[in-house]
Amino acid sequence: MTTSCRNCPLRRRALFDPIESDELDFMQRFKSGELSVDADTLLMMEGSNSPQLFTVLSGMGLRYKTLPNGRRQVVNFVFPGDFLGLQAGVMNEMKHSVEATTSMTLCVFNRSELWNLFKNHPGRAYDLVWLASLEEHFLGDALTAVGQRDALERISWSFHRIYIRMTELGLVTGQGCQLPYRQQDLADALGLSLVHTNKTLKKLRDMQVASWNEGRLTVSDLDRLAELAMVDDHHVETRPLI
Amino acid sequence: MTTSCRNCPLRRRALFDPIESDELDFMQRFKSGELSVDADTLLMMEGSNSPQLFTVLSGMGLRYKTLPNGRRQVVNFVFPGDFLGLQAGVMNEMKHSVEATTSMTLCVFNRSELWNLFKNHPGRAYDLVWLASLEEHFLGDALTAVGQRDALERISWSFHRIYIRMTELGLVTGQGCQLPYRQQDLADALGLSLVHTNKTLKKLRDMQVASWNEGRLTVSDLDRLAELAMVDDHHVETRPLI
DNA sequence: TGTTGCTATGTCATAGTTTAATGCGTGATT
DNA sequence: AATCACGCATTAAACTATGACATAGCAACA
Repeated sequence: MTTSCRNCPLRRRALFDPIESDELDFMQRFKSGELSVDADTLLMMEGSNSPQLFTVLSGMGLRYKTLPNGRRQVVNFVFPGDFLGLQAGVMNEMKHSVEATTSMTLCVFNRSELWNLFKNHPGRAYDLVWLASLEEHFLGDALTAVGQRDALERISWSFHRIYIRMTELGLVTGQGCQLPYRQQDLADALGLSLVHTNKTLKKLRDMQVASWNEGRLTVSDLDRLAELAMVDDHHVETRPLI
Repeated sequence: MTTSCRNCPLRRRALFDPIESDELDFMQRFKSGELSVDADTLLMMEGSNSPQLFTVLSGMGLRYKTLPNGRRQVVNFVFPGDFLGLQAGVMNEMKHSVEATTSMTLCVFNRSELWNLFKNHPGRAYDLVWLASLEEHFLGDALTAVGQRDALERISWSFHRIYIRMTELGLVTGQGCQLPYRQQDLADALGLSLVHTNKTLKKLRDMQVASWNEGRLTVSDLDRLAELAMVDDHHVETRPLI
């Protein structure tokens, strides 16, 4: 039994822009089904095409690139509301892989319907550009983090970013949220070694700012975390949900 | 006297996708003028809005972000054919600054016309998503370079990337091309210190692979450069020109 | 009870940073 | 035309944040 777009639990969140009723009907027709996958499933592979586009309904994942020498760059963590496969949608080739970290449920759209979207639903096309721009913005920030911040700042930055996003999704309970990744994933996202990531996490824990144990991130001092992360822009922006 | 879209010197390059005649007419109407700026002009500022969108006709520039502590991340080098201001176009705010490094000429489009583009020219809207995806792809690659490669590999990667792009633009003469940036710009792009960038450039020069002097990049061994950069994908992709 | 995957921690090595000093060309000032 | 100031490239030396290697603990699982 699939979720109808009209009752989409994500869309209730203030994080996502409201949408007009007739557009919602279109989204419903655009949606070709729902997919549930187990943890560790490879959803899309770098270099290959993808006949489908997804919106994440629940669960978490990873986007990453692999280098010829075997090193891996985690490009992004994937959360509910994220749209997957746009690159393949327009360029016919994924430039990174996407993997499920937990079990996930995904809204499935047919790539062949994409042109119809552009032709008859300019508002949705606009939203796609918006989403792509958001991604561009995020990657610019990530590049800045890896290029200009030291280890403690980088980890603080990523925790802050994740915590804010999880808050917007209503997934924060108490002072924390689930964060089901391995330390190696975070290390690969931030361009740090596993060992140094571990040591820096300990430092952050000892400083009583944030701790990450058994798949749960706990933030005890958000202001201090933001300060360490050198983020001053706490501005929450809404985003489209496709 | 402005260049007409029909005679656009860029569009002749095989790098850019061909476009249909009536769409070209629309582009001509969409274009509100042409702008020439001196070197070191700030074109867009991080955090502010921009009423205009640009396509670079000639000249080179930089996109960058600044951190509260004063450090700077160069997010991208700007070359002819690049489209500027899409972020502000959809999100009402630039997330990075754009600066002219040399004098530049720019095609100017009116942001207020953007909605018309989406509504009546789905092909152009599709191109915008394409361009945004290209940018996302580039930033993912850059993140991978900064996160996973050492100094020599990073510089090789950036030189390779630049050299290929300049080749596609027809701006390579002999074995080299103009590259009018400072070492500090490259350092800020790659997350390296100026001093180490300088030392690594010397190394690359001593290895007889590539040298960068007086604003000119010379590549004497492209294969070796690609090898050092760990790029195997020499595949040249065409892109839309807006 | 061994194996596997992940976290944790100590020690040592090193790639890269910081600071500082030098030189060189260019444009401004007298 | 001489001098100065400034921006940029270059190089050397001292320092340090981070990486590499090694080892151990612990939980899940066959």
